[in-house]
Amino acid sequence: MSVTIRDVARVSGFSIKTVSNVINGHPQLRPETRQRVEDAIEELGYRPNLSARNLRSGRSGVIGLIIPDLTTAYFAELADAVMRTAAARGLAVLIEPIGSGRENELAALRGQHRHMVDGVIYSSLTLGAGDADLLKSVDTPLVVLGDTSFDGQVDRITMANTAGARAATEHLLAAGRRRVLALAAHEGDIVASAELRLAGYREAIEAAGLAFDPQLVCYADSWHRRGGAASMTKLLEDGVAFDGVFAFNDTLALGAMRVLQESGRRIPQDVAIVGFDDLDETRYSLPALSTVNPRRDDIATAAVETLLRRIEGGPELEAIEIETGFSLEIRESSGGSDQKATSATNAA
Amino acid sequence: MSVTIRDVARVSGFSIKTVSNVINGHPQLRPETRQRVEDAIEELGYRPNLSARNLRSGRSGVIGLIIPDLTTAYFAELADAVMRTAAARGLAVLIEPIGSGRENELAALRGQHRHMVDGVIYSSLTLGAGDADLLKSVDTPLVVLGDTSFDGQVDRITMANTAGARAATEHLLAAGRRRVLALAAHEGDIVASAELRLAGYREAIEAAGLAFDPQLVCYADSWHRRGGAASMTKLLEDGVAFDGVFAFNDTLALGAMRVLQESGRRIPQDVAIVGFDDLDETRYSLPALSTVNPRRDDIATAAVETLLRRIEGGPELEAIEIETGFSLEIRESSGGSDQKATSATNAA
DNA sequence: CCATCAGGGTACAACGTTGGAAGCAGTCGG
DNA sequence: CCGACTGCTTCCAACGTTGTACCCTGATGG
Repeated sequence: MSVTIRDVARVSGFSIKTVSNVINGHPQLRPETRQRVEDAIEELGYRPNLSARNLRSGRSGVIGLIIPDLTTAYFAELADAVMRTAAARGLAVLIEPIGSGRENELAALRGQHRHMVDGVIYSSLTLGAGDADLLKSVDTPLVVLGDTSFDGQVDRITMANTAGARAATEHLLAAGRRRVLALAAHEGDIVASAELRLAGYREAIEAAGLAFDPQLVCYADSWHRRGGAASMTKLLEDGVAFDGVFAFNDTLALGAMRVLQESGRRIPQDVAIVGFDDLDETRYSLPALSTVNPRRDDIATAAVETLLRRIEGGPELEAIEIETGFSLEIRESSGGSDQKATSATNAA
Repeated sequence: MSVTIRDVARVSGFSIKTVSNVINGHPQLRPETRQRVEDAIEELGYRPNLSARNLRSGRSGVIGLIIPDLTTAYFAELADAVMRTAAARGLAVLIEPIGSGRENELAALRGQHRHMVDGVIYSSLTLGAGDADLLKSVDTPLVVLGDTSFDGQVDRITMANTAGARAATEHLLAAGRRRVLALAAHEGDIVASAELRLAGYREAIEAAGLAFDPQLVCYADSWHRRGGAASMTKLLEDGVAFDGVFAFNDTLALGAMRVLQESGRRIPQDVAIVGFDDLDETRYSLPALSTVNPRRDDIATAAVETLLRRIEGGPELEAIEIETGFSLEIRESSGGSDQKATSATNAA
């Protein structure tokens, strides 16, 4: 067996409780005592047994992160940010990739690892306002990352979808583009972020005194490279004229960019393009993709801190919603050399 | 507090231990008793407290996965595979991304979460044979994923680097290519997989009766898109003639492919290209990239099972090394429509 | 009719930790 | 010189689970 607090007590010559007090930073301890205990801990290489501590305290120091999957760049980068934030607070992260689809998302709420985490950060795509009661019925502290509101009944972190989309579109308009595509809404608008980003796009168009042209709004069934490529292929076939593209996420943008280049169009000379998400990859594409940086680190920080607040505060605490800021990363695909234009908002 | 085994005992009318026996599937129980206990469990929605179980049994049901980072597609997909395998065995996975560099890798071995996992799967890039003693000194059960041997002293899962590379190169040769690039070795060969894949490439070249031409072996400092692009740019500038490329991994291949296309070369007509890793992305690139599929699921399964074996068996158990099989995924970039050619090896 | 036995159940201790209550010096005020 | 107080330290119990040892009941055999 490994070294326990009992061994530390024996070696240091103090009682078990005194050692425990040292570990937990209790105030009333003679410095000398503290020092001798710490020496013994050091000497033995003692580390508290988390299971026992957890059993006693009801805490595990582990939080869960529920995401659709890890192989999508967006979620991998989100997970990375959450893990770094959590690690800074001494928390470990248990990732649960649940696959896509509403059924899987619901099943995850009853997941088998729920009882070994202090709380859960839940990145959902398909849950909507109607599921607020369901989420409230889960007795694990919960923070949702997502763009659908739950009537303020559930802690939620959301990103600046509309403002970010508007800034991206305005940037294209400011560069003289007049026919900017919105790529790509969802049929039926089941995904909230699509709706919000489309709204931001429209705001920018109308604020510039241009007419909102439904022909420039295209659709894709998946927000992946493939969807972006397919949409763009169809647009070119249809002969729609445009000189700018605001893609609702980076992979759509990359897929579209690829098709545009295959068709002989130059980026940004013929078509300027801006994405959304600031995936690592966008820095390495040719040309480097301009994009809205949703500040994943801020999202992760807000999520972890809100979760900790909920864990401390219990279910009675009033739910909060936080919208994080964004910045616009102007790269080659929209004509920038590589400056950064920043515009941030923060609202509770 | 949540529902405990005590509540189940009270409701079902049996003792705590009897309930425990039902949960743990002890044989000597009247079916009726079993049924009534299970009914009570169902009724109360009881779930065993893992911390208590773990404290009692010394097991946590959690394994650690130490990888450089999650944002690299290869590791994200590896993590995904490990998590799926582990989930099928009722294990949760605690991912610890440690950044790159030898120092970080060493630090991870003494990581803070080590005491809350039953064992660790460790994907290392920089550890070498000289570190065998170091690895053995870690008292947590450990399985290494990597291409460097530790003299058979540490459990290790490795992939078919040489055979896979040879198959990829042979495929290009069989399609009539005569000047096939090897992209890209590491300067100084610090990374074992580079060395092994280069050996496989060379085997194929020589087995075909061709001369191994050092001019066709190029170098890159990073196995990322950027490195592939930079290498290819330099090759084109240098005017090196070639009609095929075996890239040591997929991101190198994608970076190189991009530069080739920008230069006006057609893939696969002018240059056929094969990668290594079978990243999800390779299916969506244009053209779809042929690649060596290292069977990540097999690697993950072997890793988890070897780890479980080590956890059960203790440190005395003799270390094993497993080399998983591979298959060659022939896609558009090397002229295939989308067939799959398979060739697998398995050795202990 | 009692000893034996087996199936099926129960009581108790222990895993390592921490909070609460209490103990125990030494110091200070009356 | 006694009692209260202060500043540490110690003992005890408890978190929820499971293994060990034991007990009970009814059936069986001598």
